[in-house]
Parts: sequence; structure tokens; C-alpha cells
Amino acid sequence: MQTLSKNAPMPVVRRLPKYHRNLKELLEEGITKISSKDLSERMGLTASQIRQDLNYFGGFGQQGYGYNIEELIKVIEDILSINNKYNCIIIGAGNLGKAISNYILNLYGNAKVLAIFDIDADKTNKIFNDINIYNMSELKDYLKSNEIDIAILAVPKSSGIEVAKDVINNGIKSIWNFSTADIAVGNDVVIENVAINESFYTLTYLISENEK
Amino acid sequence: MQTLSKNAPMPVVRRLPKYHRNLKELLEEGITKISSKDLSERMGLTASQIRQDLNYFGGFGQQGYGYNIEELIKVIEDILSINNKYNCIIIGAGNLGKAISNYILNLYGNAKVLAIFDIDADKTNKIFNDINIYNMSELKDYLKSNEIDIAILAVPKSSGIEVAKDVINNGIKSIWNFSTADIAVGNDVVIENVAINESFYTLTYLISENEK
DNA sequence: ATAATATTGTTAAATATAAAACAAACTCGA
DNA sequence: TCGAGTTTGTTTTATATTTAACAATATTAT
Repeated sequence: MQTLSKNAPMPVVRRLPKYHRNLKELLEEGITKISSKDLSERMGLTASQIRQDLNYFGGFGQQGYGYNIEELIKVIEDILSINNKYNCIIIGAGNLGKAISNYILNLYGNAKVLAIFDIDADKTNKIFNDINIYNMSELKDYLKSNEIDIAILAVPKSSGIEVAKDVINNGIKSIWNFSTADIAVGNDVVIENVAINESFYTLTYLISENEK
Repeated sequence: MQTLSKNAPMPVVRRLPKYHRNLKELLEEGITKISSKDLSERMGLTASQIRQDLNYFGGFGQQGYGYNIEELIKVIEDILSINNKYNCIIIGAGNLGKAISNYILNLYGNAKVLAIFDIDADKTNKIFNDINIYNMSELKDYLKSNEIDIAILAVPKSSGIEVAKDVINNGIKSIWNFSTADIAVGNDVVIENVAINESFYTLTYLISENEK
């Protein structure tokens, strides 16, 4: 099963999780195959786009038949590396950090939060969801003695840049950033931003447009 | 100050909050004017893009001079309707709901969370951040007797669609959706999704690409 | 006041993304 | 087994977005 990316554009990659979720739902409904046309109607896309998206990674369908859902799910999981194991730490033990911790616990069996860090002494040296909350001063040592794949930045205000530098300097190669900070990273580090504040302003824009 | 949108494309709109944040920072640094070139270098964009983005809404700069930062901030706030007042409710009193409540408290003086709702009896009839947490059964009556602008969906699993229908049926015209649900809305309702799970899978994709 | 410099707004070109079109290949019922 | 109907993978066309180019206009120093 060849799934080597022909350097798929990011808009395509960002649609894959949506395909994955819909295909999982279909499988739960007991459906085993689907055509790009039927899937497109379910998802509100064009059939052409679905076929073209998938073909960036390979030809997984069959003429006259469609796509085998179970197989396609596996292919997408492979492309997205969903089933790899990911050891994560969360920086920030506020509600956001805790919420993310829950999110990961509920959604991704393969991802695990091993530790949470915070500067606030009131929050540290406690346990949340069986996870130890350490003080930031322990971060460096922790990263030295543990293999961590992903650092999750859940610091509310813009201490994000500082913290990002910190974890990168201690060997972290991927960051899931929930802070408002614009974090510039080198070529060997990947970053994915969840820009909650920007999302809110987009909503207020849409509201004002809608009211016109 | 004419800021009537010539139907700006969404990619442009989604960059505006980033401009806004950077301009605010510049102002705090005591800088009062900036050229598209300097701003582009700071933000990692092209100067051309900045000029063209802004020109969807009007000509706010001056040849040979650049942009007056304070004025430009006001213009962007006007376009995004940042300074309007927004009455919000949050559905879901878990950590995510609480985190969003904090986020709003800290970031947007103009947006206010008036109530939180949950199905879980253990979480209801309590107060968080001075906000009452009600049972879902009270939602309908609440929406009838209160003017709510935005319903924020912080329900973890996919009860999202049901809840969305609920609030829309009770007059809500805008939704900020943190649930995994794909919510289809009519033309008179606006929705903005924060797809945290999709973001995670995008990150795992980037990690695997980075390791190649 | 003038000229050299800076910088915009806007038009044109390039690139990226999405949709449509269609030949090739498979399916499935008779 | 055959033929009509499906549906893919892929090519072509259309649209959207970004970048480059540049004339027009303001600024600033002299």
C-alpha cells in the first residue's frame, strides 16, 4: 500500500481528518463501500475534489465500485500517522491545559499526556487525571530524561514565545500551540497553531457581515 | 472612514486579527507608523499581500509615509466588529467550557459569558467565574428571556449537532463550535469552527513528513 | 521650492486550488 | 458471457489567491 505523499498541498491534508471522521461514522452505520459522489453529498464537497484529494496519495478506489471504507480509513490513518504513539507534555495547568488533557484522553488512544507544567506554585505538585503537575523549573531536567514527542503550549497570555524557545532548546521537535504567540521555528521543528482568539474575531466579522 | 467590504475573501479576513495583534504590539513599543515592507518583515508575509489585503476594505495608508498604526488598528477593529458587545452562553461545563470562559474573560472585554449549561447534574447549579451553571433543561427558557448573541459549543463528543439544532431553534444566530460535529446551518446563521481534533491530526501529519 | 527617496494603491502576471470533463476500467444483472 | 451502467484516475479548464511590477503621490532633506 503505497502512500508516499506527492507533496500534497496543506488544504488537502487539512481535509483528511474530516474524511477520516466521516468514513468512521459510515463504518459504524454498517456501510462498507462508498462512491466519491455519495461521500461528497454527505460532506458537502464535490466528488471531484474527493477523488483528487485522495489521488495525491494514491489510487485507493475501483472503477464501477467506489472506495472500500475500511481500507480507506486505514490509508488515511497511515497518511496522517494517526496510529503512531505520541508522548506529550502540556505547558500550562489552567483550564485550557486541563481541557486539552481531557481532549487527548478521550479522542486519541495513541497520544498520551505524561506531564503538565506550570509556573504557578498553587497549581504545581498536584495530580490531574493521574498526571503530575510539575513546576516549570523542572522542565529542562524532565525533557532530558524523558522522550517527549509533542509539547503542547496552553499558556494563556503571550509567554508563548519564551516557553517555545525553552522546549525547542531542550530538544522538542513539534509544538501544538494554543497560545496567542506567533512562534517562529526552524526547519527541523514543526508547529501547529490553534488560534482561538483569531477564530473569535473571524466569528465577529461573520456576524457583522450576516447582519448587513 | 469607509470600511465597506468589497466582499473580501476569507483568507484575507483570517489574516486581519494577526495584523491587529501585531499593530497593537507595535503601538505598545511606542511606534506610531509603519510601512507595509516593515510590517511584512515583522510578520513573515509579503508587503504586497498586506497592501492588497487592506485595500479590500479601503486605502488607509499614504504614499511615502506608510500606515498610521493607531488609525489602522481602529479600522481593523471596525472591520472585524471587535468592539461590539457580545453576550455569550457556553454549552458544556467541562474543562473546555471553563477554559473558553477564562479565555473570553481575559482577552475580550467586549464579550461576556452570561451563563453556562450542562446535562450533568453534578456540574449544574454551581457558579464558575461568577457565572451560573444551569441544567440543559433550562436552556430554552433562558434563551427566550435573554438576548444572546453567541452560543459556544464546548460539548466534547458529538452531541454537537443536537445542541446546535437546539440553540438555533431557540433563535441563536451565531455559533462558535468547539465540538467535533460538522454542523450544517442555514443562510441566516453563522458558524465558526475550532476543530481541535483535526488540528492534532494535521500536526501528526507534519511530524511524519518532518521525519522523512 | 526642488529633487531624491519612499511607499502607496492598483494593475498585471504567476501560482495554487477547485471543478468539470471524459476515457478507461470495473461491476453487476440478465 | 455480455452489455449497460457506474465510478474511478487523470487531464483540462476555471477560479481563487498570491506575488510582482509600476505609475502616482507623498515625504523629507537641502
